[in-house]
Amino acid sequence: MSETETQMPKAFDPQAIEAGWYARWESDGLFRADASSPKPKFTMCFPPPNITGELHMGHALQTAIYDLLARYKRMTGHEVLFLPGYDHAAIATQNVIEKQLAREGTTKEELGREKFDERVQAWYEQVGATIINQLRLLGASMDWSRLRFTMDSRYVRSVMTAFVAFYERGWIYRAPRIVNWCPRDRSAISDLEIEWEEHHDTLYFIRYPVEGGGDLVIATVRPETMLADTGVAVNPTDDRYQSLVGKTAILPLVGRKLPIVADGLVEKDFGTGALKVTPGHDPMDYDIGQRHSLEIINGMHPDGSMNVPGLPYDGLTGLEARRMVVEDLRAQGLLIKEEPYTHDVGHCDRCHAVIEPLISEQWWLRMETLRDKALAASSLGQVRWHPERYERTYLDWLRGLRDWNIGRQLWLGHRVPVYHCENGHQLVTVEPPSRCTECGSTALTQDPDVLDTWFSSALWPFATLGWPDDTDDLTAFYPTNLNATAREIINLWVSRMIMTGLEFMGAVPFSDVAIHCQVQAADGRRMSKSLGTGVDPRALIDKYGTDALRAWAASVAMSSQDVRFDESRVEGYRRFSNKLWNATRLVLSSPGTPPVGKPGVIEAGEHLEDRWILSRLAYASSAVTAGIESFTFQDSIAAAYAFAWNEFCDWYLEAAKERLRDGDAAAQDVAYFCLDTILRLLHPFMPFVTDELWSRLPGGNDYLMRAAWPDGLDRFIALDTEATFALVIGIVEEVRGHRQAAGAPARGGKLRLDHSAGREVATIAARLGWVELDDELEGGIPLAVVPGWVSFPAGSGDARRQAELKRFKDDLAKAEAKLANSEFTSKAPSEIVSKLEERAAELRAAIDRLTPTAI
RNA sequence: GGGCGGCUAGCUCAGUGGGAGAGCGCUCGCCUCACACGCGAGAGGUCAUUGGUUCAAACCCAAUGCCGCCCACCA
Repeated sequence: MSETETQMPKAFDPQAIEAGWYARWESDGLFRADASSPKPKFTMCFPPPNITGELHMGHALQTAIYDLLARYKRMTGHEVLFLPGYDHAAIATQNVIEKQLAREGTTKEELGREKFDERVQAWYEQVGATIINQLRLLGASMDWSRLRFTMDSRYVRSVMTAFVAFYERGWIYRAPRIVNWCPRDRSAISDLEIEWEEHHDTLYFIRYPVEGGGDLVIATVRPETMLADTGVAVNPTDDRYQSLVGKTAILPLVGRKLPIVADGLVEKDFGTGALKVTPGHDPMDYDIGQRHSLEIINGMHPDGSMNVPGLPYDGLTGLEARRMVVEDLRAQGLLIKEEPYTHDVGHCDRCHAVIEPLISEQWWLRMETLRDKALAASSLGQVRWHPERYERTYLDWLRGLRDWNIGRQLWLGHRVPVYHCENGHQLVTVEPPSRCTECGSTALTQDPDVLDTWFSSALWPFATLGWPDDTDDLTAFYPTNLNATAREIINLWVSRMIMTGLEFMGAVPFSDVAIHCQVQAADGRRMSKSLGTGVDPRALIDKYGTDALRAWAASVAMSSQDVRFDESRVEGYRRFSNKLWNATRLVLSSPGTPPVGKPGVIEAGEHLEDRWILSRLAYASSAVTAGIESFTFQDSIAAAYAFAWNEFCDWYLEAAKERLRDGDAAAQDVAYFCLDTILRLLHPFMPFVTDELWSRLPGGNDYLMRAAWPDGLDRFIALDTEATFALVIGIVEEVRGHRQAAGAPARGGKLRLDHSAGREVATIAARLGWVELDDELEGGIPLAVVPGWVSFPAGSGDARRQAELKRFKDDLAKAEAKLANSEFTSKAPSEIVSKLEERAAELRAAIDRLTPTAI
């Protein structure tokens, strides 16, 4: 036993090595990108994690994907920039702080703006540090010297520059429109920030009298909004109401006169076919109101309470007002009926309050040019999507794109760089102006609105590299190569980066978009903290190590379907780490001077198992590479795992064990070469254990991240050798099977093989099957794969042979039936037919060997 | 309402036209001097349903049924 091997504990302990490796990688500058490097560049700007401070499965998946590519690209000779950062996440952070304040029994208003800002700063510092530590824990090889935060002064300047640039193009304007209003945040939010939830409400049928006699009945789930009604609409083709169009209805409880108009948006089949029109509080009503010049009444305050001066409902909450309105209508006999009604209601995705559509003056960004450039880039194939089908999701959304409400009425975020002087002039500038350029006034006030967080996120791939300055980083690293993310933010984020990248940089921000799966809880529900279904990746890392978590993540991330979390699969990769560890121990225990790493000059040599494993290694290597290149990482993991465990450990090391024990140089060559190569292939997926083991191999190894990716192994491919070794496997498995079925002891017994099997096959098979070769053996249980017989000193029965025979006969019957079918033989490709013929012949031979008369 | 994805072994998932796979779990035998986080041998599946295309279908087409997601201004 060599010294090196005795230094290695029997079991692998991830905790013992991971932190040390990360610190070494970082302090030796392995993550640092050099903008002046002559190597081809590979750039990824990591999506700013949401600043809630909680690491979740999404981060683990995303980080695994990004980091495996970073490491792979370094190994294939690229200068890699993997840029980290985090995001101010205005509305989310404001909500977190407000909740903290609520727990302390206070509010941001009581605290005041300045103190609130201090709280926010403290939060950012604390959470920013947490996020960074978590990314380190995951082994992310990020260039920390380039860490970016969306509230850094440089980044803020990028945001302001973009705003001004859009403004100068004439694309930013301010206008009143109907928006999604969150009454709790007291801010507008975008369509994409709404979560729809099913509500069980009541549909109320209300009679509206018509001037000059008669009436009509409308149906609504929100009777309180009738207080702001300014019209009634029916479908122009609805015979029931033809005579009423042009007349005037009288709004109950209020007495307002409501023009009755005809509009195609009204569904004849819904309710009564008559629609109360509330242009101030419903997007569809707003459209109808615009077409028919109906008055717009804002019936709600920013906190969602009723704004109906002079009416008894003024100041009530929406629900209170609804109850009272319904009571009053009932008292007046105007409530015709009530029906249970199920529909979807929008909630704020951050604070969960029910969204109120209302009219509000907001900042808007025109999207036409941005959208058209993105569509053009797409038709030129400048962005590749993985899986491809998500490109359609993106294009469908783009085509239906409307102007973007970029303003938010929050305390937190990038302030809109619009300033007004006391004389009413408006200035839009990147740097805050000291005086009005029109009149020289120094009495300037800044617009109170902040920007949608996604406005700044949209600039991420170039703002992080220094834009608008013409920096070395921007020149060297833009456009970047990848964005990997969850599909829920394709429209919120990915699409907007593509649009701004094309507009400001003239090129798409990344060449590839990878959409990874969502990890569900084991029972299929969403993983969520509030449901208690979340799984903390840190707990998994504690139990199984980062490598296991990452390997699992890579194995599921790009599978087409969302995946239910299955802890046993993570555990499986920890066992795999342990297997690699022990395989290394075995190889290192081989005595003598081991060959100093000389990948590329190794030769296959005379031994069957050596030639076989090198051929399999060549296959595994190309499979791993192909999986990474095609964003099907699950294929890479599967190929590496199967090779390392089921071929290298289970067969090669078992076959070559004695030679290794004897210090056989050829066996050492091959074993070290395979080990070296598989550690390289696995490094992107399992960086810690691979570097740990690789560093223990002879040859004064540096770091795997700086080692070359395996290539040029095709010369080892030897299909005839693989076929021969398949005989070894077949014989050994039959011997073991018979031993077990006969209840024979674990070792011992005799094996006679026909000379056609070959001496080397016989020797290896006998050793692995724990039997002795005996050319004189008489009788015994016949083998199927080759002419041969095995017998054991104790135990009896040939149940396995019987079962095998039956299986072969069934298979042969099927094959013969097929071959007897002239449709098949005439129409199927000839190679299929001859393959089946060969198989039938093999089955016949095997059946012959197993049949008693042949013994 | 529109679109997308899924339905394969007890569980979680691979498998895109010619002999049904993996991991975990289960049964049985093994502490064989790398590994019990292990080794070996097994059991277990009318590949959701129905119809179609084809010499041949888990795989292609159509419909249906569940499950999930995205998009959408029917109150």
